[in-house]
Amino acid sequence: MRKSKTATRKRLSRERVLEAAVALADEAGLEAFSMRALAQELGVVPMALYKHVANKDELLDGMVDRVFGEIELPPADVDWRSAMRRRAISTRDALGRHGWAIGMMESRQPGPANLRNHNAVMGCLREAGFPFAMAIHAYSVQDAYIYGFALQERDTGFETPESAGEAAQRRAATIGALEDYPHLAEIVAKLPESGYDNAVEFAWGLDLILDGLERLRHGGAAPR
Amino acid sequence: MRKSKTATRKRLSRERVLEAAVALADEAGLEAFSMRALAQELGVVPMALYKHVANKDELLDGMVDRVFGEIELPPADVDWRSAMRRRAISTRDALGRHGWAIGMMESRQPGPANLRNHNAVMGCLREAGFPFAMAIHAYSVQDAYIYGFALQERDTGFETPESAGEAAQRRAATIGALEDYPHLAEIVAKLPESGYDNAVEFAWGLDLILDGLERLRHGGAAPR
DNA sequence: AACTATAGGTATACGGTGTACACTTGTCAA
DNA sequence: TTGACAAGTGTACACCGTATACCTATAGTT
Repeated sequence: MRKSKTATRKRLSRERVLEAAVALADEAGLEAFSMRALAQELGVVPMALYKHVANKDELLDGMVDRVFGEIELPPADVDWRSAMRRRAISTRDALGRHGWAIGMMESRQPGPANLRNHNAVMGCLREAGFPFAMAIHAYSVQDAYIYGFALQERDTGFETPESAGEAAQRRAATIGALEDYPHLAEIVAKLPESGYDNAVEFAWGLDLILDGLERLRHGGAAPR
Repeated sequence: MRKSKTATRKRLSRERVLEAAVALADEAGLEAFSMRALAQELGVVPMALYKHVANKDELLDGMVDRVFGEIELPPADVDWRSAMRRRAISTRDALGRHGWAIGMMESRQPGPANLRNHNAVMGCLREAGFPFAMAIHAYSVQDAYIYGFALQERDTGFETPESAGEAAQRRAATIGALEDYPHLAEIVAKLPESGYDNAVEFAWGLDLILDGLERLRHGGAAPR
C-alpha cells in the first residue's frame, strides 16, 4: 500500500484545475462558480487550488485563454473573406459553448492563445491588402459584431427556431400591457412562425459587414 | 422638536435608492457595488434598502432600466437612417457613462424604458419600409454592433486618441515576446500616431452597417 | 536504502457578501 | 390623542475569497 489509504487521487496541476474550472463554469454558470465549488469538484480542499493558481482572477484569465484556444485561426489558404468568415463562426461557436466568457474576452490579462489569435486576424487583413487604418476599422467592426451578437444570443435565449418563439412569448408574458407596444407585439406574433435561427441570423449580419469591407478594402475612405 | 434628534434625513424612496445606486456603480464599479456600500452612501442601515427594493437582482433591473431611460428614442421627423444613427450614438453615450450596465442591457427583466425603446426602434424600421424579417435582421446587426463596440471600448481602455496609444503600449508591456507577434507589434507602433478615436471608430462601423442596410431595405434577400 | 528538501494538500480563521427575521420608531388618518 | 401601518434597525446565518500556519507525500542526493 504505497500510495494512500483509499483510491489514490490523481495529483492536481494547473491544467487539471483550468479544465475542471471551465467545465464547472459551463454547467453551473459564472455566478455559481466559486473556488469552493471548484475544489469540491476536484475532491480537494479549497486552499489546495492556490498551489496552482495565484487567485480567482488569475484563474479566470487562464480560463478565458482556454476559450481563445478553441477558436480556429483564420486559415491561410483561402481568400480573406472566407478566412474571416470561418474564424467569426468559430468564435461564435466557442462563445456559445462558454457563455460565461462572453464579457471577459477582452478585459483580462491576455494569454498566449489570445495573442496568437489577434495576431493572426490582424495578419490576415494586412496580407489581404487592407492598409493599416482600414485593417483596424475592419477588425473593430467584426469583433464588435461577434461579441455583441454572442451577448444578445446568450441573453435573449433564442436558441433554436422553436425556442425563439417560446422565449419571445415568455418575455411577452412578463410584460403587462403589450398593447401599448404594437411593434413588440408584432415580434411576439410573427417570430415563432418565421423560422428564426440564431446561426443564420449571425451569418446574415456577418455577410453584410464583410461585403461592406470588401467594397472599402483599398481606399481608406469612410463608408459613405 | 417634531422630527428627529439631529438633522432630519430625507426619507428613502425607490427613486432615491435607484438614483444613488446608479451613481455608486458609476463611480465605484460593479464589483465594489454592494448593498452595504449603497446603504452607507444613503446614510442608512443595509436592511433599510429592502423596504424599497425586493433584492439586489431586482435593484439591478431597475438600474438598467434607468440607463435605458437615458437613451434617446429614434426621432420621428427624420429619415430612418438618421434616426437609427442618432439612437445608436445615444446608446453608446449612455453605455459610456454607465459601463457597468453593458453586459446587462438585454439579460434582465425588461422595464418600461426598455420596452418603449425597443418598440420605438422596431417601429422606426417598419415604418421606413423594412419588411418584418428584414427589420429583425436590421435590428439584430445594429444592436449586436452597438453592444459589442461598447464592450470592447470599455475593456480595451482606448478612451481618447492619446490614451489609446498609451493603453496599447501598456498592454504590450505585459506581453513577453512581442517579436513573436509582428502584427500586434505593428499596432503598438502605429496606433499612437494614427489619431485613433473611439467616437469616430464607432461611427465608421455604424455607417458601414447602415449603408449595407439601406441597400437591402426592400428585398428580404441575403446580403450577397 | 535512508535522509531530507520541497512541492502539494490541509485546517483554521478573518473580513467581506446578500438577506431572513424580529424588533423599534416615525408618520399620518381617524 | 390614538392606533395602524410604513420605514428603519439589529442581529444572525450561510456563503464567498484567501492569508497564515501546519502536515505529508514525493523525488533527488547520498
